[in-house]
Amino acid sequence: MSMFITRKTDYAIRCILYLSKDLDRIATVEEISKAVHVPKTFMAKILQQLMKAGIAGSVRGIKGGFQLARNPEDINLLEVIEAIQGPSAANICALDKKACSLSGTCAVHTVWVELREEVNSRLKSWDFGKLTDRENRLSHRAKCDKR
Amino acid sequence: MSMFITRKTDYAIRCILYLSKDLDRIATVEEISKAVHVPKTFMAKILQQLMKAGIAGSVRGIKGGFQLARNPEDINLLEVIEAIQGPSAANICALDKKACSLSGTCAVHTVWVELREEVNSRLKSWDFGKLTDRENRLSHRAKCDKR
DNA sequence: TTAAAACAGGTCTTATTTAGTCCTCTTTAG
DNA sequence: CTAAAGAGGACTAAATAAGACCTGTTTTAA
Repeated sequence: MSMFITRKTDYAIRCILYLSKDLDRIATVEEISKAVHVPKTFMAKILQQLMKAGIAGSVRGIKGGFQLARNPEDINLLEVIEAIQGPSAANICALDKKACSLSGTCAVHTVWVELREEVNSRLKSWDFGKLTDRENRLSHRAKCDKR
Repeated sequence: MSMFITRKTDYAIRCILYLSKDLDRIATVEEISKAVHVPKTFMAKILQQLMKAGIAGSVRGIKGGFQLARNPEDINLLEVIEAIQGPSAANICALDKKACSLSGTCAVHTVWVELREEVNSRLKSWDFGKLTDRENRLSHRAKCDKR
């Protein structure tokens, strides 16, 4: 039903969130995929895309695996989305510029542009430092509720 | 590439924009589809969806056609999107609540909720009165530029 | 009263995108 | 030199989007 965030992107986010928990550790695809409940081969593909975007780094060979290539605070939601779904994921309008401006004067297009700008700046403001903090607070609260 | 707005929704918006130009006129599917460059049978489907949502009204039989069921000012972008893509189009998160909260404490989910609220309120604020005005201003400017 | 022009709406097909799988290759610690 | 890891291309399957088709009903006007 045409969502903004695909499953793949969601997996990528969970993966980064997982890697944020221990920055020194080198985690294998197997480990990550189990932790975030994602098929191993699919997770591998996602990690490769994150590498190309300079978000994750890898160590090859036995004892190899993945790590974040930067600090969680320096990775934001917008770039993760773009790394996985492509840069045009931020384009809200379905059509390319030619088709959109076929009437010459597309009033709606300007609305999409404004909206995209707002959404992008909000996504950019969420880095994985903040997200991890928030997650920790939430899980702490959940624990307290249980008792 | 997973856009927020599908082609179908874009067609619907153009269609409403067209119908906003002359509220007394009853336009046939043929006329509308030519005006907005959309296959006739597809346009017909879209108009039926707009009818179910109470946005468009139809007159059957020869001399029949479509009209807006309300004033352009009383139709906003959000409801058009939801009429065509379904109510969950506004859901930015790809997963349903169960899957999303599988970890119990999904920090990202709350971000999506906030974002969705912002986007929805902005979309709601754009009615077709405003959009038509904006289009008119744009086309007037384009004309002046030509001279 | 009937033919033609229009909408109503269900089913079907096709194209595109998303979500994965599979297989072969390379790297590297022990 | 071998086993355990990643690299990466090719492939397949499922879901969604986009559109075509066909049969029916309504309505006006000759």
